Amino acid sequence: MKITQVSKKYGIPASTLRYYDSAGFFPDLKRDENGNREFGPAELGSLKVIECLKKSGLTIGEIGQFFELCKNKDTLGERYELFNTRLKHVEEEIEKLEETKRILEYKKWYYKQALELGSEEAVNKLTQIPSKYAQVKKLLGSN
Amino acid sequence: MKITQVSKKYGIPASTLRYYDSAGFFPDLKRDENGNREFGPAELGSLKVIECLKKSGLTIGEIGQFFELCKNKDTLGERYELFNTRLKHVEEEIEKLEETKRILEYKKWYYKQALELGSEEAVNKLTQIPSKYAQVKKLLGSN
DNA sequence: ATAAAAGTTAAAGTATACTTGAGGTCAAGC
DNA sequence: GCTTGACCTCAAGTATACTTTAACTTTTAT
Repeated sequence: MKITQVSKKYGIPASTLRYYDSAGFFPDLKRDENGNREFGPAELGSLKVIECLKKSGLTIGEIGQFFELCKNKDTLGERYELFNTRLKHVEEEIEKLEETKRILEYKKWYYKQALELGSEEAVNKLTQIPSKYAQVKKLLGSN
Repeated sequence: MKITQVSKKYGIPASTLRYYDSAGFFPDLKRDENGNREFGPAELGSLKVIECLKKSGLTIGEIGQFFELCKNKDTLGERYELFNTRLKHVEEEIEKLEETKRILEYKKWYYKQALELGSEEAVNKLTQIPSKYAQVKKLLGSN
């Protein structure tokens, strides 16, 4: 596959694919007779790993280091540790996003009430509020 | 509370708090007789909202716009829509992170096997792989 | 033959979110 | 009286991840 095809299929700008290549993300990428990049299954699979590692909180430089590790057969332990650390990080991120979600749900409820009752003041005066939201309300104080 | 206390209590650099102030995140922030910022309950609550909106994918500029909206009593509907949109966004983000997590779990398992079996080749030759990982393996191809 | 389409490199530019630095004010302690 | 510490402003600097630009080659269509 040529760079434009990959770009279209994965929704990644060609300039970004070149940038990733320059960062060492495609160690085995081949070129055709004109020097044009030829993306094979290995590179397409790498795109998934790259996306995964980015989402897991690694910088471009750190992802490059991972692909460096992959060149060396006796780094299996380091690579295991890397993914284990990333996994823990992502689990924490998910928990933080769940908390963010609870706050957003509270705010959504809050403004829905404000619209129905006519003002924020009216919502703030409510004595009975769904237990689901009570904790969040406390956290935010006057907000 | 003075800026340094807030900084210590919330682990946010004083420079960042000033930057947030300059972005309009504390519309009602008071100053003492020397012109020093005095953070009250409203501002401390705002910090939670700011963190929430940042996590939900808004830029600093967009969070500033939200605080602008809050100055106007007839923007309750817009604010409701904002939080509703952010909620949907965060739900999608959580789903993406769950997928990221599944890939990381596969990679962790893969390298654990490689360590136990002595090489990546040995793992790639396995015919029986836990069903949990089969889908991910397919997705990644040769990676 | 010539121009458009698709690829290349290297270097400079951009956007976001801070962070740092210079230069200054003010209250408290020695 | 003078230094220290905590605050201030404003402008410039930094880091990350791209993106854009310029200058060039090659293949394909008119």
